[in-house]
Amino acid sequence: MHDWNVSVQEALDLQERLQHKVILSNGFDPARLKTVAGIDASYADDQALAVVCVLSFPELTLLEQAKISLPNPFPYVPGLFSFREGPAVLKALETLTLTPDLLIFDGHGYAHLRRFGLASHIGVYLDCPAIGCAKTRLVGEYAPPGPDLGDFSPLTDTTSSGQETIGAVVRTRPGSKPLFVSVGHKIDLPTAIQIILKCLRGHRLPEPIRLADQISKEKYIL
DNA sequence: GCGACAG
DNA sequence: ATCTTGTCGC
Repeated sequence: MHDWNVSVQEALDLQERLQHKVILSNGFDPARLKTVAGIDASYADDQALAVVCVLSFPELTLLEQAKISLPNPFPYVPGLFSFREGPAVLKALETLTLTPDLLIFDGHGYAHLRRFGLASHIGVYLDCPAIGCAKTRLVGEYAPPGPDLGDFSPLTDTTSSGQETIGAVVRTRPGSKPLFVSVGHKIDLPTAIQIILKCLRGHRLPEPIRLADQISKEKYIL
């Protein structure tokens, strides 16, 4: 679709050109969701290590996992995260036997400076439904969500045309910091929130992400 | 000019 | 993300 070995300026141009391809409505039937994939990565010695965990839904049983590394990742630049993590993630997804119905990323989707975070970029690139799940804020303002599991408040951002809801700040676990959920691609925000809540197993992070996060930190490639 | 800034 | 000891708060 496009080259990933780009300069900072080229990366910015790509985001500007592709951001309009993001679809914020459901491109699938939530009732027929059978498999979800949690995606995360770690970095060490100039190597990016991407991990993909495919789980059944709503049972959340691990069905398959992919773990692959790639050298010389793009540097970390706030707003251009997909160019750092994207290449390794795509390579890991290629080795998958199963084709997950939905991708869940450790990072933002629509809640991005140019509305094109990691989840949106990969979602559009593969034309697959995707959700962004970040542990901290990149852009936008919000009021702390209620204290109970499932409570959430809107994440808004000011644009030339006024205020816009770009995501939701969700209480995924009482007493813990909230999670920043945003649309990646082919899904609407309410549905994304519902699915994330159904992926919780008593932790702050949804099970697919928690698993991928854990495995990516176990520096060992099979 | 001075902060803020996914992982 | 990664590097890292003790320590403040619930």
